[in-house]
Amino acid sequence: MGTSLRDVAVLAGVSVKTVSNVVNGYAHVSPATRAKVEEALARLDYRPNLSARNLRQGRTGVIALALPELDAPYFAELSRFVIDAAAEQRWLVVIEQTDGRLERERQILDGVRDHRVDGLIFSPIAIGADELAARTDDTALVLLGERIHDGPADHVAIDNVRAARDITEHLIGLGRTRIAALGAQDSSISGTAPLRLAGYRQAMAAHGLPEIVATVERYHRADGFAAMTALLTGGTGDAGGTEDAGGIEDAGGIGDAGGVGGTGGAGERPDAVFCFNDLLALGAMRAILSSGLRVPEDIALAGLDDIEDGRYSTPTLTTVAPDKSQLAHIAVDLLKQRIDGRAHAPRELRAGYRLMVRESTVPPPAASGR
Amino acid sequence: MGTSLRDVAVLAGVSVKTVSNVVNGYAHVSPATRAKVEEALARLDYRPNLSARNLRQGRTGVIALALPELDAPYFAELSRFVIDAAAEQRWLVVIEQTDGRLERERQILDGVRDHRVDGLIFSPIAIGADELAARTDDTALVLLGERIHDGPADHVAIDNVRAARDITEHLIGLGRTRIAALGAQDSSISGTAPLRLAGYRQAMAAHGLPEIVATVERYHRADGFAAMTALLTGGTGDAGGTEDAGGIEDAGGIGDAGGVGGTGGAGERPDAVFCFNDLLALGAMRAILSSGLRVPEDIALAGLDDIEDGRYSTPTLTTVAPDKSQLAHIAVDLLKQRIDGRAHAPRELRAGYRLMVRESTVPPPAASGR
DNA sequence: CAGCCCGTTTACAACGTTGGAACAACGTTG
DNA sequence: CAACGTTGTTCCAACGTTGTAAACGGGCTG
Repeated sequence: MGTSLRDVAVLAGVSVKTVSNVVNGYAHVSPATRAKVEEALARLDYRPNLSARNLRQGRTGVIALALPELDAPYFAELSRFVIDAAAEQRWLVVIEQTDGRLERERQILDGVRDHRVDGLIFSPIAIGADELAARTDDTALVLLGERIHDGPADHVAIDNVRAARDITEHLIGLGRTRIAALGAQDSSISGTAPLRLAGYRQAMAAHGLPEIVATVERYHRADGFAAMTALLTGGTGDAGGTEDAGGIEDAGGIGDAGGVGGTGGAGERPDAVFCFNDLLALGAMRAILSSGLRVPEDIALAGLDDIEDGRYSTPTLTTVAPDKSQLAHIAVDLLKQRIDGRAHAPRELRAGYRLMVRESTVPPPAASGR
Repeated sequence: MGTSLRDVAVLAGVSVKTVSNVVNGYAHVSPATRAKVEEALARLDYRPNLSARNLRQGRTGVIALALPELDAPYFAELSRFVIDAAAEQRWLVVIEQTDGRLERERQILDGVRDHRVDGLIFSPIAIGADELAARTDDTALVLLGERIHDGPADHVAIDNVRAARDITEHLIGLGRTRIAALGAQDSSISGTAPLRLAGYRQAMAAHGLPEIVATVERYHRADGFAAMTALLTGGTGDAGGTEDAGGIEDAGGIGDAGGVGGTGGAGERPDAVFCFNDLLALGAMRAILSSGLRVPEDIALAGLDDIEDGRYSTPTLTTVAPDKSQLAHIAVDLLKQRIDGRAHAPRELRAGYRLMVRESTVPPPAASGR
């Protein structure tokens, strides 16, 4: 092992505790001893053993961030902000991926107790509110991006219902009338899907427009591609493709995702689509373009998440941009309060968002050619 | 704190060590005692305190993965594989971001020594081979994705020179003659940029074609957009845009990146571009398309990394697909060997790659309409 | 039945750190 | 100059775990 306080103490000719005091900036150390100790510290290039410190103090300085998958751009971008926000507290972040699987989510929630981490920021998909409530563990927990009503834990998210309503209103404001929602889910218990769907419904109802709802199994490009293809061909067939290996070439023909249900007059092609996230929208965009239709002229397209891809696609993607930095900071702050033992009733906090109108709903003045 | 071995021992009426033996599956424990202890363990829902175990054993079971930025899709995808590969060793992974800044890289390399992690998988950009060699620390280290010749540490990467040559050959094979390389860097010391440039040069030289090289500062979409715009307008102007907030709207007009140098006849528009990564390619694609030109008819475009975005862009992006899973597994294996103290001379290992030909170089049979 | 072996269990120490009590040195006060 | 407070330093214990060595006890051998 490396050099310990003991080694430094021997070299400096003082006690171990005095060295500890110097290291921790304890006030009452005479300048002379401090100098001696500091020289010894430097000479031996001492580094505290954090395992030992943690054992002693019962803290590890590490938090876990559990999310469905790191290679979904939204989560990658969010992780970046969480890591940065945690760094401000001098915390390290370990990342755990659940793939949205219930079993994994249980395991994460449970595994927190091995004392390796001080707290958990958790973006659940499959697990239900009841199960979360039944948690016996008292490790600090903050939920991110989900809304479990009256949940047992702190929670941060944007106002998904309102955001969905806003963007649907935007599409309506363009004069579109056959506006589809793409991204409803049958299975998801605690997902944001129902919230976004609710927002879409509110807007459609307010204007007396018929609902067209396409469901997907997951939130990948492949699912958006499949569901959009189904919308275009008017059937529930030709869907599937949760597998993304190989990309588009593999999509179509397999699987069972992508049901489409219209309230009235299903069969006519939609003239606008609100996708519940940007990945779905990019998959859908590809499906529209490769069917020979134009975006936005034939079909206006909007997403939600504001991932970077959507700022460079052709056309660029209109979307809702959650304030990811704010989300991360709020989550870390809440967690810090829990860890520090400042117990409150579970809180629901909202982060802001902005509507980003881009070419997929409103073409630039000079239609093409920069 | 939670329940400890001690608590369990008291309940089961045995010594602490016996409980420890049961927990660790030590062979010589009588069935009767084992049963008693196991019941007590279950009743108290015991979880080992890993801080203590680590202190005792000098291992933390945590490794660090340091990379430039998590929100670059290539690194996000790679991280996913590293986390999964580490999980097979029952390791957790903390992620550190360097933003490619030298100071951060130094800090990471140095900070490893606080005993919080057993090893480090490091994807450096700025730091030089000399500095790496001068490292006094002996914590396990594996370099990922860089090639520091005769470096002081284990190293995994694909054969960048050959991959770049292959893809350039592919472009040449299409009959293109004015093929640009986009992604050279002035500053990067240890980056892959020089290797990819070398591969490009080998291929061009072999066919007697003139080189056209565009430099960038970083590897983001904005840089690709700016550099491509410069290539199209034939000047070195209108570049910049390392900042990616706000997307394309902000790119152009600011900054100083994007020099273009041709060996002969610069000024004519290239008919193919090999971008040193997919993000650059996607930025470049957007620049080409919004200038009114077509991909691949007017300009064929290829990238490197095989990020998922390129499988759904319009047109889809021809690229080199490194075997990310293999990269991750090799890195983790090498690290494991180091951590286990099996010392070898530093090793250079290669992961495989595949050329993925897509629409951006070869349009599908039925040019449009699925 | 002494001696021995072997399987099982325990006591002890140690990993490196820090909180708290104890203690020493020193200057101040009455 | 005794009592006292302040400042600086040390000693001890403890965090929870596991390696080592030793103790225990039962069955077998000689």
